[in-house]
Amino acid sequence: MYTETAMLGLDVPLRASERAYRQLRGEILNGFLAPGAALLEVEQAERIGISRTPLREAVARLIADGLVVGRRGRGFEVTDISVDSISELYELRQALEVQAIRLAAIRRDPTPFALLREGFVNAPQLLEQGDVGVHRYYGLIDELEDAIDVAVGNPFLVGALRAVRTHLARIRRLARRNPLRLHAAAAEHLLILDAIIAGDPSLAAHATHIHLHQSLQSVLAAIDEGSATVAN
Amino acid sequence: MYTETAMLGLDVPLRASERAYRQLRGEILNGFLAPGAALLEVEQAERIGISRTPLREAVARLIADGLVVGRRGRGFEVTDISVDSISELYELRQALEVQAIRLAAIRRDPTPFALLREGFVNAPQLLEQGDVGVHRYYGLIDELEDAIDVAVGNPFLVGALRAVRTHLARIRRLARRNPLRLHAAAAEHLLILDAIIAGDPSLAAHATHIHLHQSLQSVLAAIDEGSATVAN
DNA sequence: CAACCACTCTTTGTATACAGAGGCACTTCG
DNA sequence: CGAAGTGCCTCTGTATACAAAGAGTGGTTG
Repeated sequence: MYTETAMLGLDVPLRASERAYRQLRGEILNGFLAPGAALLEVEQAERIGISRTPLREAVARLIADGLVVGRRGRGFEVTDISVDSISELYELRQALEVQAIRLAAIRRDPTPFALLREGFVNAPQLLEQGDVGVHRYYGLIDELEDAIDVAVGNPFLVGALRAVRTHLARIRRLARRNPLRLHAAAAEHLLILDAIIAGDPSLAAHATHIHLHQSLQSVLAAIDEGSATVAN
Repeated sequence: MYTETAMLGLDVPLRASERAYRQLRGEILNGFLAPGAALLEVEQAERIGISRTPLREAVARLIADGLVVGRRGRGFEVTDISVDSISELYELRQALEVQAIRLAAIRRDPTPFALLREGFVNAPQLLEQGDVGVHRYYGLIDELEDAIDVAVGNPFLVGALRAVRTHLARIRRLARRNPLRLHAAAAEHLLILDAIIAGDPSLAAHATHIHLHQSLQSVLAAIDEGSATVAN
């Protein structure tokens, strides 16, 4: 019930291609490798400290993830994020999350969600505690997502959802959320949680629909007003 | 507006890894490589006539597609299809197609759909013409899917949809549809088409929901009754 | 002065050689 | 006779060497 050796501190027995994949993926997600950045094979292979063969395997996986695109003759580059692509991603996200939440509300074991509910009830206080509080709030969201994935129990659906979340992580970076939105989002999550616990798929689906609508509006607004700042 | 050299008869200037990917993918989809079949690198590389390096790249893509899984220490094997996984795939399919159809109904240029409608009106006669007719009917469905993809205009959503269709192709192989179902399906497609042309996203979504429900029931029934035959 | 052609350099695509890990069978001991 | 340990062998994982293709640049010619 554990993935690789993730539970332990052991990262030594990891394949080189796996290390390269995780490192590059992380660097793309946290913005170290910015959209449009060129990836030269030899350059990246030397930087990571491996040869070109496992690096190519890592890049191939990144292409499959949609984080990297191959340029015709001139290597690869990190995919960029347009405002259009954000709206498009949310169209996919909505379809997947509404379905996932609906199924979770039907199939869930209520216990983990009841536990999570406690956390979201206390979210407003958490969000008053500065960056650490916000960080712990995001931790709650991760737990909620994991609980939903377990409740859904559908590898295809969960896999598609994880792919969407990968892209969302990049978007969050360029749209710092404001405190008001975080409080509102916490309330929305609480409603979703209640619907899941109550076993009400219809309510859960509608609440998710609303939540994602608000989320997208917030992200687009944040990018719009901060575009000059983000442009750096 | 053409992909690679697909339009021409030229397959010479294709990369070895690309050739290997297409060949293996095709062989998995058409059943030549059955679920559970082991893929040995040297063996497959020799068979296709390339070295191990591009073959590994091809296998990596197949793993990303979910058509192949890596066994801990002993190579790779073709993923198998359980009845459970079919229902799970349909849960994902429903979420994606309902969303896609809804958006298509909103954004469509009516012209190509009106053209397709002619084809589906004549579908019943087509289905009386034996295998060639059935084959042409499937061609119509492909055209419909392409038209929807264009109308949706969302790379994320369309990409997810294409991934689902890949797995569906394998499922169709082990569930020969009966003529009655094909006639009913054609009628359902006609309703969806009318809703798209009318620009009625709600009707289109509901019609798609029903269509997929019936489709899944038909597939599960076909597998149930034919299990002894399929087992061969 | 501009346009076209050729050459070179960079970078990817492919093959092969080598090393390490895991499994299976055989043998040996209890 | 059964079980456990050891050794071999196969297969993957990685590195490196080589080939080919594309792009950019410079020169030459009209």
